[in-house]
Amino acid sequence: MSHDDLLENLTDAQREAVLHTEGPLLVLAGAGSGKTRVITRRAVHIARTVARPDQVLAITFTNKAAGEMRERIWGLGVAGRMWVCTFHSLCARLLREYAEAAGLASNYTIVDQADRRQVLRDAIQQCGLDAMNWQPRSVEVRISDAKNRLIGPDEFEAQAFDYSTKTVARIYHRYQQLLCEQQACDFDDLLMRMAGLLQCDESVCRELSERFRYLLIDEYQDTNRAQYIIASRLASLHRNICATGDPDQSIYAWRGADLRNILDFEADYPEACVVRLEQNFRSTGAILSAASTLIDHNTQRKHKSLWTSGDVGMPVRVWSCDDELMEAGRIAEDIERQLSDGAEPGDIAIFYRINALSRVLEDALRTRHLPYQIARGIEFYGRKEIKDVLAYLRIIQNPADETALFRAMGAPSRGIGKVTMDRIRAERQRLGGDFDAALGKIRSDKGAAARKVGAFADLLSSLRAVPRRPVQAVVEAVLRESGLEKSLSDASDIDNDPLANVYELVNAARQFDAENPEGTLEDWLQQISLVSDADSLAEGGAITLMTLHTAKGLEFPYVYMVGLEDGLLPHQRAMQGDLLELEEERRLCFVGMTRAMRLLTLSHAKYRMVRGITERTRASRFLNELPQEELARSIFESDRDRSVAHLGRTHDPFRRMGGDGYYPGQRVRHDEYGEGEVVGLEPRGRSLYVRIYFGEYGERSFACEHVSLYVME
DNA sequence: GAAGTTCATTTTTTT
DNA sequence: AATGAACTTC
Repeated sequence: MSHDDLLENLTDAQREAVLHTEGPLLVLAGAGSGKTRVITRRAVHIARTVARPDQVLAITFTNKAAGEMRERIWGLGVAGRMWVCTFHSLCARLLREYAEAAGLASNYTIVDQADRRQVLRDAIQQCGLDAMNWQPRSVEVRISDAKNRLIGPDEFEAQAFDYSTKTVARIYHRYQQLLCEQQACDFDDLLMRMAGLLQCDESVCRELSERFRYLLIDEYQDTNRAQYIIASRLASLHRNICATGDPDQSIYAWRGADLRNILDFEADYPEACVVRLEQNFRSTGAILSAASTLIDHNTQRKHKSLWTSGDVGMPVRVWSCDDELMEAGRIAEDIERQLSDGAEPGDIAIFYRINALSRVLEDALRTRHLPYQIARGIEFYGRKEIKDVLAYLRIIQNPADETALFRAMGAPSRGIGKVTMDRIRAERQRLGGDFDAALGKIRSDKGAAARKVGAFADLLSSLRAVPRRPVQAVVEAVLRESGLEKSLSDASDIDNDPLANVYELVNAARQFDAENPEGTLEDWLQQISLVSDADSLAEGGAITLMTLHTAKGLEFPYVYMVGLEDGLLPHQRAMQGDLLELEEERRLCFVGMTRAMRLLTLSHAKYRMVRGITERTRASRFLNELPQEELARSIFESDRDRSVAHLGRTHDPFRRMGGDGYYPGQRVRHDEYGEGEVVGLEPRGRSLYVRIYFGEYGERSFACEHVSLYVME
């Protein structure tokens, strides 16, 4: 492609951004304004004219975005290797390279959310605190929050004045110590340690800011304090930093993103050039108008208008359904219609606020044999059998990884229990260092436990002897020699097939080997510990289901958004919070709407079952903030049969009694167990249960809120 | 030490 | 509704 071709089909503003090379640049890019095209071409332009590709660092929000950008750049003829990654993968990589300066072992483990929660539990317990009073979940948020603001345990403690904060400081200290002992970092540590390194180590900072002469950072409105420091330190020498983003699409304040980073860019870099992209090339006029009207309701906002020269197109549809089943059904039917009118499955997406809403939609699509994919890469790696295999790989790589060691020891179970594990832990504590010495010590004891530990230690050394690449061979060796493969094949049945999942992992390893001829086990483990939901999405071929957060940065001709109800979107939690939280929900809604190119459908249900309880809902306030006269509203009501069935399930006053409607001795009939007699009512957790004696089935209890019983005369 | 059972909780969004 | 943790029993 010639130089002129790089500038083809660009507006003046876009062209200005592409051609700007020296000095700071801020691109304020509205939704659908061709931002990706601009930053890709700009990167290529730089690589062609002023720098080697490996002197350019582009930071994207997800690995998938990074991969696509890398591909496009490559497609535009840049041969060398440009750095394209996420903040987390950049830090993970640099921390290995500069492990010593960062005070880490270069083979450190990255712990995922579940592991982190467990370590935190241990920390709370070791501080002599009760997990009931010190909920891991909330402590986790406070620690994470501190880390995002670059506040380490010491500083946190220094700033703690009330009892609660002081206690969290103790837990924070302990938690960091536990991570440190096993040479582990959580996600926040990656950022915090890298930022700390760049701040405190002049020579590292100089070296890296020399290396990356040109810096591009996408989604700058969603950077937190740690990321901001990393970016500004890396840009400190050359000041060639290009930030792109859109304050209206800031949706990660809850994890520390600070809008000031983008709003103050011009103050940080007074010489900055600012380019505004406000022409939208993605959506129809109707979609754009609806989205703009909505976002105008945000008070904390610099006014900005998006415009399009395209057609008005079809009106935005707003659907009212009875319940979530009907909502899913209507959407599935409508999708069938669009498909028969020529749409491709890959053109269609369904968004929801919370993952829990996906199930009904999946069912509706599956029963109609419509191909769909769901953005949940994380879930795969969260499966027990997958985590078991990964535990072996982690302990091979990092002999200090306690979580991995004990997990691997117990899967498949080899008769090593809690007592022995406690002894191993104590022994390691006594000897210091990693677990190899501790295992060696225990195996020299007498008795069955020592023999089992010895066998496990032998297994470990045999696995460590396997070359670290190709990765596929390592995974296969683990499966074979650990006995996992055998135990899983025994455990597999019709609707749960862990072995198949494990083979899927082998497959992923093979793919990694093919794509990374030099890649080692360490590299692979790092890569998969940083996968995000969006990364698993394939291009085309299937209808795509995902959360609104995951949808950021994507576009689809047909978009359905479900659950536009107060409490869901805006989420309950945000409605209880301050105005800023509510406005973030509005931006989230805006982000979802602006993903749509041709046809946007928003729906809500009058009743919705969440966590086993059906509740009456209220349509989202955001629906009232749309330009009513431009919408196409439909109200779907069930036919008589459906209505009866529906009422029968939850709302018929004769069938759905409150807890006090049942009394001991009462005769009732249950759909599955037949006739029975109420034994009693009992509160359990937050709900009331009714216990019923069914004769041959014995006693059963059900949540009053959910069970449907016929009261006999 | 392991397997099965009961009980309790779920409070969003994600790297 | 569904999952995981604690408890009990073998």
